Amino acid sequence: MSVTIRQIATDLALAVSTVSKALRDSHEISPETKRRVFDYAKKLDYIPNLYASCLKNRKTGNIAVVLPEIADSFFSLAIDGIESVAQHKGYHVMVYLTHEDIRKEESILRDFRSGRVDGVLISVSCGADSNSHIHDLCSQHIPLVFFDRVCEHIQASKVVTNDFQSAYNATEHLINRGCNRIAFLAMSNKLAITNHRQKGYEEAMCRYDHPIDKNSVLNCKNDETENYSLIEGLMRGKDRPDGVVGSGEKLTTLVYTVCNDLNLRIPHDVKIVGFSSLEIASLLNPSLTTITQPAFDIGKTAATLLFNALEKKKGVMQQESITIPSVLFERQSTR
Amino acid sequence: MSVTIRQIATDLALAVSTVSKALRDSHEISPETKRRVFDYAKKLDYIPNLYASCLKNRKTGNIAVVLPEIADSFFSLAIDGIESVAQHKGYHVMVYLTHEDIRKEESILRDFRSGRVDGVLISVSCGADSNSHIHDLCSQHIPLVFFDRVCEHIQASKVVTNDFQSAYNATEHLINRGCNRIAFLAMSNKLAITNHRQKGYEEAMCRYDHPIDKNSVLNCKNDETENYSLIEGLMRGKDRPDGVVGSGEKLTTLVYTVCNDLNLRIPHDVKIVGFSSLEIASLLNPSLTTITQPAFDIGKTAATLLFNALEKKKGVMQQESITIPSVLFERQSTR
DNA sequence: TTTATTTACGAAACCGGTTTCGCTCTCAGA
DNA sequence: TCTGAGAGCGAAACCGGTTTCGTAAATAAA
Repeated sequence: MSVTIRQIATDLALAVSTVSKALRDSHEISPETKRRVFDYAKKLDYIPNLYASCLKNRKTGNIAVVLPEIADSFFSLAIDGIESVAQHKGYHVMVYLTHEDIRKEESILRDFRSGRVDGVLISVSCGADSNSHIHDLCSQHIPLVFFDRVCEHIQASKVVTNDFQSAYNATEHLINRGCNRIAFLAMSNKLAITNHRQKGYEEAMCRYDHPIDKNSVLNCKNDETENYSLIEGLMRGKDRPDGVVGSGEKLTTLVYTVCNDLNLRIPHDVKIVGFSSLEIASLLNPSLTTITQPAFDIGKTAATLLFNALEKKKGVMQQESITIPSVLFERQSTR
Repeated sequence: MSVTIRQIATDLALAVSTVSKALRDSHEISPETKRRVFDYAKKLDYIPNLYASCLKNRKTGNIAVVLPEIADSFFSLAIDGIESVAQHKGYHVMVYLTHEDIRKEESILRDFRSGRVDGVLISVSCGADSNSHIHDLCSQHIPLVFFDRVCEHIQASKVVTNDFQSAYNATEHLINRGCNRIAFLAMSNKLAITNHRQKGYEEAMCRYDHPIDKNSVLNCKNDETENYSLIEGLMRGKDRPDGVVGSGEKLTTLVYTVCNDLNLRIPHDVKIVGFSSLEIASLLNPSLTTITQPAFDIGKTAATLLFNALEKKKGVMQQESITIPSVLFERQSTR
């Protein structure tokens, strides 16, 4: 059995409350008594029971990070950023993966109402028609910050990148490189992030008088195999695009795979630019032009917002929206 | 204020204990009473306070995953595997990054003694001269399972891949491809995993009568820039290797970068094989021959072992050591 | 009919801290 | 000398569940 505060109290012939106060360095306790308690606690290697404190204080020091997947450079870097702030602030990070399954996301958020975590960072999953599960959580006064994949209709702090402008720039870049038929690979059209990127793409196409037909935008799914078929179909069509904007990392690398399999040459036959935080984009064959999201910073910023909210006593969660720009790195795939 | 069990008891004119038992479906309570309690609890949207239960049950349902970094395909896939089992079993995953800093690792493990987590999965950091912090944790009877980077001198369950054999195979593969001067890029030589891989390399070299001199093994550090210089030095030397075995993902991709910068052609000037779980290895320029570790399975297996230990009442943690083999995928970098 | 057992529930202890409140004693100011 | 403030500490309530134990009534066994 581990040593408790009562043990110390008994051994030192003090009251439990005195020991508690001494350990918390209360002004009510004399230096002499504090020293005795500290020394004895140290000697016994006293470790306070975390859950007793939690129960009383209603604070756990845990935060949750809820995201679609982790084997993705953006999300793993975001966690890296989140963890760095958390560790510095003395918070603990719980990771939950939804794998784009809205049911999982719901059950994960529902569990948070038990008080397991003090706050939540979330990048929502694709299949969300309803946001009620997020609303429910907010109504429990559990601070929540969105990052990257946000819900636009929910009032909460949000940290995103400049999706519209980045997609615009990427599309413009392809146009400047001589592309005429540019395709946009969209992740779930239920995601705000996808819509913004698509809008940026469309705006650029429009601006440069490039036509957009119903084949210009490829709505991808949450299944790698299915997406392969979709992209393969696109690249096999007789009006095959000569430029592709990938709105997600997986989609972008998939285009590479399809092109390899179809013996299409990048950038000769088709130029490719994709949203990605892949550090080794420059090592790809050919090196990939990326819209590199500040993944680490997004995570770090979102976490900082959350901690600010948590540490604000009268927690009237103010809603900040922060945008951290992405950077277009031109490489061989659009040369 | 959230609704408590006492609230329900008062409203239904029952004892607190009766409500508690009813909610836990105890046989002591009549079906009729249970129904009343269930219905009313549902109506009030009763959510049990997690920390009150934790305090009593001495179980939190949380496990910790401690690892050097997360922006690495092996580790992110391992977490993926861990999380999948955890979610299925109803456990919650806390992630801690050490960034190869032994001090951080120590303070992280020390915190676990507060009971924040029921068990620990760990892939140790490089700079460990001492294992006392891990011993300390084990002596608190907190189940611990090593994965990938294990401590050999500590008795605990371990899940690894066949590091020796994989390195042997990789080296043999290079030899079969005609390499004569094969270099081995070692991560910290304080890691068992590095030593095993190096031994496998040496065994193969020895077996095929290839000399190993003091320049054959490059001991890398924990700093990207420094490693770049080290590898650059290696590749600039007049006895430049014609084959390289990278014992870590970051080291392997770094060789690519160095070769690019020095205009060395892969595989013509130097052939490269590396330990990696990178899914896009085949998209690199040239595609990378990998020793692909079963990262997801390693995580999954380690988590399963941990949960078995946690669910065994009389937890005499039996020490299983499981080895899941890696697979050599031959690609262009060693063609 | 008497005794033993089961059923259904309540009172209270318990987990291990935190916090409130009250008491005693000392010392300064009047 | 009397009053008031403050220092130092203890008793007990409290956080919100869980569990033990006791008891009354109902049922079964003798």
